[in-house]
Amino acid sequence: MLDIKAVRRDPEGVAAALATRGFTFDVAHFKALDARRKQADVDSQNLLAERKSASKQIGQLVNQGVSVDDAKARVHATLESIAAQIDVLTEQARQVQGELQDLLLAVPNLPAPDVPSGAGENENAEVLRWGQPARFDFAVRDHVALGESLGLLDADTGSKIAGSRFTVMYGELARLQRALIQFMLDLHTREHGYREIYVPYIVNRESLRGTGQLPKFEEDLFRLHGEQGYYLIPTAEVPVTNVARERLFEADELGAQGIRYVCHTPCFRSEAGSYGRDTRGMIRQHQFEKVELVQLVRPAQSEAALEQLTGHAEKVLQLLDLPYRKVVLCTGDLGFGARKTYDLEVWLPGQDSYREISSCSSFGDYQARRMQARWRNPDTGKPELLHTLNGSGLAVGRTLVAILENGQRADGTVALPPVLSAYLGGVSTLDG
RNA sequence: GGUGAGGUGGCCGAGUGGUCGAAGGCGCACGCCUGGAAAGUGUGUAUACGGCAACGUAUCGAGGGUUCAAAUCCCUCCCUCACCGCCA
Repeated sequence: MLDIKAVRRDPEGVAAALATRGFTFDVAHFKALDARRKQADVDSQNLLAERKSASKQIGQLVNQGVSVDDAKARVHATLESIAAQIDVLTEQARQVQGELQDLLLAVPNLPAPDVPSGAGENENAEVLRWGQPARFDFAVRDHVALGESLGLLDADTGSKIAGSRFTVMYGELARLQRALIQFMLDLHTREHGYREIYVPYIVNRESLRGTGQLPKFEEDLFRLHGEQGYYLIPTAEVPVTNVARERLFEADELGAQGIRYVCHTPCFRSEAGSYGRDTRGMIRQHQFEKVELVQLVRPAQSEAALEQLTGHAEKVLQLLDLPYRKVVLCTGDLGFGARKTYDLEVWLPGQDSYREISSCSSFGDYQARRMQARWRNPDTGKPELLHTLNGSGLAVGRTLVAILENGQRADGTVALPPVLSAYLGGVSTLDG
């Protein structure tokens, strides 16, 4: 959520910044609503103040021995006419406040100043390329062909059990997925200073509102039946970031570099609106595994933290020897709550292109304001909003795809990255 | 699922209808004391919104209700703890 004070101060500037990401902010509507809110506040508060002082006087009289009825009579008969008005006006004020709140909850974050402007993904800016895409002297196969011919991947059974966009994996491929998760968790906890955390895979509406999935993106989520308002998590970002919701951290709890959590979870996405996209294979599934990095930091640190966090995700690709490129998203391609985002795109020979495998974003205080995640700044002694960041480190399903396609050999077997050897009991090849 | 006890400020904890945003303590900040520290001691110390300010309003798990007036009484819900039942 944007800071309403900042919006008031410069609504036109906010609108201009939002326009760069393709969001239309109706300044006139905001101003009118805010003016109504203020008037409603003042009106209801005046009446409340009147009632309060009258009640106080009655209390004083009663304490002096005056009977309650006499005290009421003495203070004011008008109290009764006020009562009805108070109900009307406070309800009015509440309603306008709610409207303003709803408006603000639906406004995306402002892009960071250094984010390139652009309309969509075609205008994202490549920052770097790492590694050389291998040249194959045989007909390249995609991960589906490889996995199925090895008897390790089974889309038909997945769709029989659940439906389209579900997959079954067997044997060494299933094990490879487990190994990757283990490898990533170990790397981030041992080398990058993250604390492992285990969280619920089902969350409530408040958590989803905190990180920004609600109210706008309900259709992307799987909702559970029942009155609780439960949803399956679309990413570990939701439960892990919400650890900080409605919390006030002391400076020493944050440590020198803020709080860093690494978390493996399955992720569940409805993929509504992506009909026909990536229907083949494991690129776009309703259920996939991901290792997520989340940081809660002091505002002054968040810019550097995004660079570091992205580097932590890159390290995984480098150790797995997977060629990738790093892209900074332009204003038009930024996610709802993001202020700045790096996408890491891994080379997929089967698609002859780079495909997103990690998205690393900093949110500034946008999520923290929604969540009321704060820390006490020792310099001011006051609670201030934290900054939040997260990134995939990495999306495990897509890592599996990349390993299959980049490691393939002419005979249809797959060479596995040596760093995983210890996690695979010495297995270095997928051969079914 | 049943029964019982609870949910109050950064934390602990008083407060069962009136001048209570809330005693006291801890923590924290600034002073005094000290050669320096500890101990002791004094003062201050919630958040949000509105206002240049004085100040006003709201907030005692959430939502409704009673009342001139609710942290306090009533109803519903959520959560925590204890015991019982069931169970991976």
